Amino acid sequence: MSGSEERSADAGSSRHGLPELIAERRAKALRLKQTDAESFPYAYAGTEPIAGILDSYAHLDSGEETDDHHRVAGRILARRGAGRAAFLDLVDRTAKIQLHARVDVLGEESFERLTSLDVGDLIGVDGAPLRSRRGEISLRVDAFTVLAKALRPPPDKHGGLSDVQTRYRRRELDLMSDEDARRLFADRARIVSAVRAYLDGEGFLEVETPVLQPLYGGALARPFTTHHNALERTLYLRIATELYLKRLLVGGLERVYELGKDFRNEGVSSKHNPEFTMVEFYEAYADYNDEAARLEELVRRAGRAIGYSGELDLESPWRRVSFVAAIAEATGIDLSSVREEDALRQAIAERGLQVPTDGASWPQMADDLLSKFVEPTLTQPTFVLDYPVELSPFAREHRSQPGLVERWEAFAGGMEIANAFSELIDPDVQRERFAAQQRLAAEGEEEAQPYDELFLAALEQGMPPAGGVGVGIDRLVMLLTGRDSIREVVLFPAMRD
RNA sequence: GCCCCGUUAGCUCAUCUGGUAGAGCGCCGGACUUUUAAUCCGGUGGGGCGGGUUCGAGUCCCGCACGGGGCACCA
Repeated sequence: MSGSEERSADAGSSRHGLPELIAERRAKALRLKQTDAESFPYAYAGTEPIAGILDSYAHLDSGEETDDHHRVAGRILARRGAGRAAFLDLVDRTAKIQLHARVDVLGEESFERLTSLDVGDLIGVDGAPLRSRRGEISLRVDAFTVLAKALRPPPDKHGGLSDVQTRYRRRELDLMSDEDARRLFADRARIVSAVRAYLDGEGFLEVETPVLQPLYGGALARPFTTHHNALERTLYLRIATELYLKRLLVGGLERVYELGKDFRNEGVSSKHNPEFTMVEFYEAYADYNDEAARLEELVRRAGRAIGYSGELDLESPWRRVSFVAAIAEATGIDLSSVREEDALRQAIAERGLQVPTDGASWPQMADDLLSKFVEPTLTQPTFVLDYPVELSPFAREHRSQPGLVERWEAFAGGMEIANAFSELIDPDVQRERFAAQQRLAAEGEEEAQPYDELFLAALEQGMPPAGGVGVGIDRLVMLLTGRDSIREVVLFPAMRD
């Protein structure tokens, strides 16, 4: 990217284009190095957050000054000259404060050095709090140190950046020019922290399992493939953590979770990034009903952590609807009485529903009906329960309804945010499910689940009955912060080169 | 992979039918000791890339790149 900028720089013959701006700023930096030995230090100790100063001096009356001493550091956002005095806005990670520079305080030389700084430069300031005649808490600059020079101009000081391409590719510019962007990623951190705090508090052990896996598994998705040179073997970036975490239950850890990146080699969209953050948690002696209660509590706490006040009702028990009933409601098709592939194909055709039926299997069509006609309508948090077995190779058969498994997916804001099972623990049934997946793979299904003998061996050691959940963190953040694109909540989303 | 839309100055945006491309902010110089989108005076900067049509292309046509939205795929 910088390459093309350099090229256009060479071609340009302008006197005040970007290359000239950079050259001017570079010359200023050089001048500072030569004339001010204190500039560009390796560290700058003793600073305090700007927000704290604003709070502490909120009581000052307009025009009231102090002789207190405070040290802050940050980036210059704006500069307003007034001859023998000047005002600068300084921003740190907590807040913005106005600096009041006066030649009678700083002396000619120092004042000149300060006012010749550029918007975007980083400085440290020793100053005395005051409230200006116009009523703004400010800092009288008694001394300052130039900490770093910005060679490139910052985004527009009022409008900021609105070009989404630049915002995603150069997130640092987005962050430095937009307080909301900074707040969003602080909120994301609080949500992740709340998730961990909840699980830690319930006795779950945070673990780390392999990202590079000899066999991928635990979800139906295409993997990224890579190669280990010394081992001379193919490895896959994980698509899920499920199988390793269940082996830990066999080992007796009983309650475990992992929060980290999964990778799926599939399309990019406003709800899909090729690498995304997932938390999976598993607990022995629990079923999918117990896990539904856990998810409700987890989301409730995440919402509280950022003071959520949107449209979603996070406090009451969420709505629960069965897979079959949800589809019947939305399409009028009762899957429990349309069990045959041809019959379902005909029912879809009769109602003129736009889902592909040519060569599609019963479970594929059923899944399509859910994602096309049900999922987009699920705005308030909702559990859809009890899926066809063919869609869920790791879920345990339903205790009372043949052909179904004990699985739910949680939806909110029209998208899936979590998926859970009463875990399949019977090694022989699991082996049959793998065999069924193998048959699908033989028919050309690219997302079929490969056999995992080590996982089967673990189940043969005896796995306790258990419930497990996977929650998409990025989507949870979208939901709680009201963003409609995953790229907004991922710092550096996947983009073309 | 397919369809639609977009790409003009460092940033945000204009530019009717093809006829020398404008503004605000920024930047450079000057004035100003309480400004806060500071103000005032002067100056400065540009058509994504590659072809084509035309006397003449930011504008019309073709291709490419990147982005946005939708579809397909997918959680």
